[in-house]
Amino acid sequence: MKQGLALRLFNSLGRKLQEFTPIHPGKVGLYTCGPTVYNFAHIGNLKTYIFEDILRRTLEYLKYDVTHVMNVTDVGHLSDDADQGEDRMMIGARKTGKTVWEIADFFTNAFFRDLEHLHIVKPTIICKATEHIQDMIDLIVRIEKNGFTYFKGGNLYFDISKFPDYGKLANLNLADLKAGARIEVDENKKNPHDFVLWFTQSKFEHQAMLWDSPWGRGYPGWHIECSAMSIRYLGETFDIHCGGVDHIQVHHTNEIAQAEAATGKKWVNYWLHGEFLVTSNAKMSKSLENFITLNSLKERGYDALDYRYFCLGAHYRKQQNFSFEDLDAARTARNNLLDRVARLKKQSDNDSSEPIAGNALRHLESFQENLLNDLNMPKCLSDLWNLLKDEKIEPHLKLRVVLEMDKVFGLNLEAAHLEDVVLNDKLMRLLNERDEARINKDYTRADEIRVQLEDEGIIIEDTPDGVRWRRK
RNA sequence: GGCGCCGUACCCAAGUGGUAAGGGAGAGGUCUGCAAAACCUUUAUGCACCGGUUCGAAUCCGGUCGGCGCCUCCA
Repeated sequence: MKQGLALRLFNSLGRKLQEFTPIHPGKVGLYTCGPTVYNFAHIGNLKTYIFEDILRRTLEYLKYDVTHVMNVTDVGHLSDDADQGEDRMMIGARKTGKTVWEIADFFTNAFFRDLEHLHIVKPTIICKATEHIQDMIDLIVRIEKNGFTYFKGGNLYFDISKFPDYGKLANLNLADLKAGARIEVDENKKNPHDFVLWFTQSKFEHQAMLWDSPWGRGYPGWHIECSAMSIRYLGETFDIHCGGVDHIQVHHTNEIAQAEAATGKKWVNYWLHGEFLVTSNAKMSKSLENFITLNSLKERGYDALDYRYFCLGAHYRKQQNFSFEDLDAARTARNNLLDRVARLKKQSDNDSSEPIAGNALRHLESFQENLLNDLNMPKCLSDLWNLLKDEKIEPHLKLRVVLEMDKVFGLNLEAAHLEDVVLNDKLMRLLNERDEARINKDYTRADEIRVQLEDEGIIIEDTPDGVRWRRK
């Protein structure tokens, strides 16, 4: 790593680029909001996990020992404002005839399969909300003891008027909040932005998940799980918390209020938020049902990593437009990339341990600079391409730098290789026949065979070193 | 109403004061029997529009127009 480079990240708390300094030298506590498992993740959701993976890989590239915690929200949540609507898990269960637990399990598995296909490094700790109810209750007790709650209509509420810093992440102020509230207000709330810590009064029938608590049998409010589990695994103050931009105003704002009301300490130092994927100028969302899953991309013939490459093409803090045309461009680019790397492999003798210097070093350092500048992946990709196209660099050296960069890209370039397609006897005979035809200058016959082979999925290329073939 | 994001070539997309990265697509070329692949060259005197600041602005300030998100479960 180039001397004097420091990682700079855009902190949503304060809205500016800041140099990253961990609480404990050499170690990072990272919490990333995970999925609510009542449906498949869509590629918009996955964009955020890809961004977080780049962050995780970057931290590890910088030799930090990262403890990465991700929650799985397998408790049902309301589909609407506080006391209305239906539990999302219940809706899922009703549609499929499964229990809520089976639904949670099924979609949790599907989610982590997606992450695997996207080459997203698995979190150090994955924690399910339903397995941490006691942690949540304990935290709520502390919040209550510190005087931030009130109990009304069967539910325990967080009183935001008791927390002067409320809204600091989202640049909100309490006066505006009252004026701006347009949602039909829960009558029990003193302030429209108060939120429930623990429900005992639910208006759904057949609430499937219930636990005993000091406030009665019920279930936790949504926000409390992240506060409780992150504190459990990362301590009362930790380094980085990530999520999608949609979480800034409510979820993360409420998490901060709860956590800091309980501990009296600053909870998180750096907040990072990924912007949305949009399609023809509308966001992709589960409730709008305009969403595309990773599986459906595969059914259309794309590789999960095509989508990963696509996401790398835009900065994580900018909305990115999705279209199949652009995904095609990403796929072509990635295939070209794999091709180049595969050729490099063929050209390099793998015994090089000489130091990276000259142009190779220049490209690598540029990459590092762009990486540390708030994870500028588009620029990093540009460095990768400039490296690949630089003719002054020896193949083996080039390859080493490529693989070095790929520690962060996570495009699995290591696995790139020229495919050796073994032809069966019939095809081999055709190939030989074509060779003969060409020697005899019977090009009509030769071209005929080329078409024939293409129909079999084999592309023929005549090179100065003889004929070469590959799969279509 | 409040809080935010954005408008750069045919498409995607970097660039936050010093004269427009990269990818895809297109065009021309080298090579080839022809292709393919590869390689080379090429494609924005201009960054929504109008003012302003400055020696200098896509970049800063003000305004206009347009697109999007959050404020209700959501990445």
